[in-house]
Amino acid sequence: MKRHVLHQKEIALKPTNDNPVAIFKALGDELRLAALLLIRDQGKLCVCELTEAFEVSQPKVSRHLAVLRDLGLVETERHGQWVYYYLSPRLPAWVSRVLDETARHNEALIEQPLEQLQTMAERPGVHCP
Amino acid sequence: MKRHVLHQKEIALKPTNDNPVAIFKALGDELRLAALLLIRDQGKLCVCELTEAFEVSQPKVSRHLAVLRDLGLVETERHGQWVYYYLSPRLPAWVSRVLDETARHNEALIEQPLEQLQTMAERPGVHCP
DNA sequence: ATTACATATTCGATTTGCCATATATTCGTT
DNA sequence: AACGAATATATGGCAAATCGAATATGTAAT
Repeated sequence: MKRHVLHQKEIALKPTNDNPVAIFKALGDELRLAALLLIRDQGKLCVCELTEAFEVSQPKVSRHLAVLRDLGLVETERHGQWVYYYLSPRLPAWVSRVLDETARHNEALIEQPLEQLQTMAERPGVHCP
Repeated sequence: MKRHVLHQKEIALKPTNDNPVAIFKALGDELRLAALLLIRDQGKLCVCELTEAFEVSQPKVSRHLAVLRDLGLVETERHGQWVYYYLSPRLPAWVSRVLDETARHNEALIEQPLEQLQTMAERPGVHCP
């Protein structure tokens, strides 16, 4: 039951993982790659927005985001009841460029989720301090 | 038993696959990624060279190369008894750049296989026409 | 026959999806 | 303030699917 606390600690201690094999493995999943690109495109997104954008179950989104977070590709920020995911500002430069290339030449990957997101009613706003 | 022939046909007909998810999935394996980068570094390598460079079994190399070839990332050329693998000249530009970035910032991946390759006795020469 | 390469098969391990459930935060009520 | 309901997110458990290694066997070239 203290798993969550431990988890946070691991994240805090562990620097961004730039093992290329692990990174490519993470990108080698449709939902993870598209979610990462959508987050990259939108800046910050919470789990419920991603759930609607991709029309998949909430646990599924949560699990896949956890993979990206454990790798250090994204980080999280809680605002009230929402947890926002955003690209890690500590991404190795080569990973950023890989994402740039991938995004630029694969816009189709997030096209439909993007529409879905825009038609989403009641998107929670970010309540920044 | 005509599987091989069929296989060759499929390759010939199928243009380079640039599905990013499939590509990242292929790169998300230590041996496949390192082999691809070593091939990229060396221009052309046959299966037996890769087998020695990575000190793994020949079927293992062959199977993983088949994944890369089915995706259109590498192509093959037979010279006598040897089959040489080389980067597909039809790689989408964004994939080339992803490989460039990955190679430039992950030289460690092929460092040891490269040494192993250089100490390899009797490397078959390419007998080009 | 020998060397080089490809593939089929089998099997154990890892991964994935889904359901139910646990935790965290907010809000409304009292 | 304490309580409970509602919403958002995370995770544990289990069955199904996928993956990977190893061995054996098949094909091609010399």
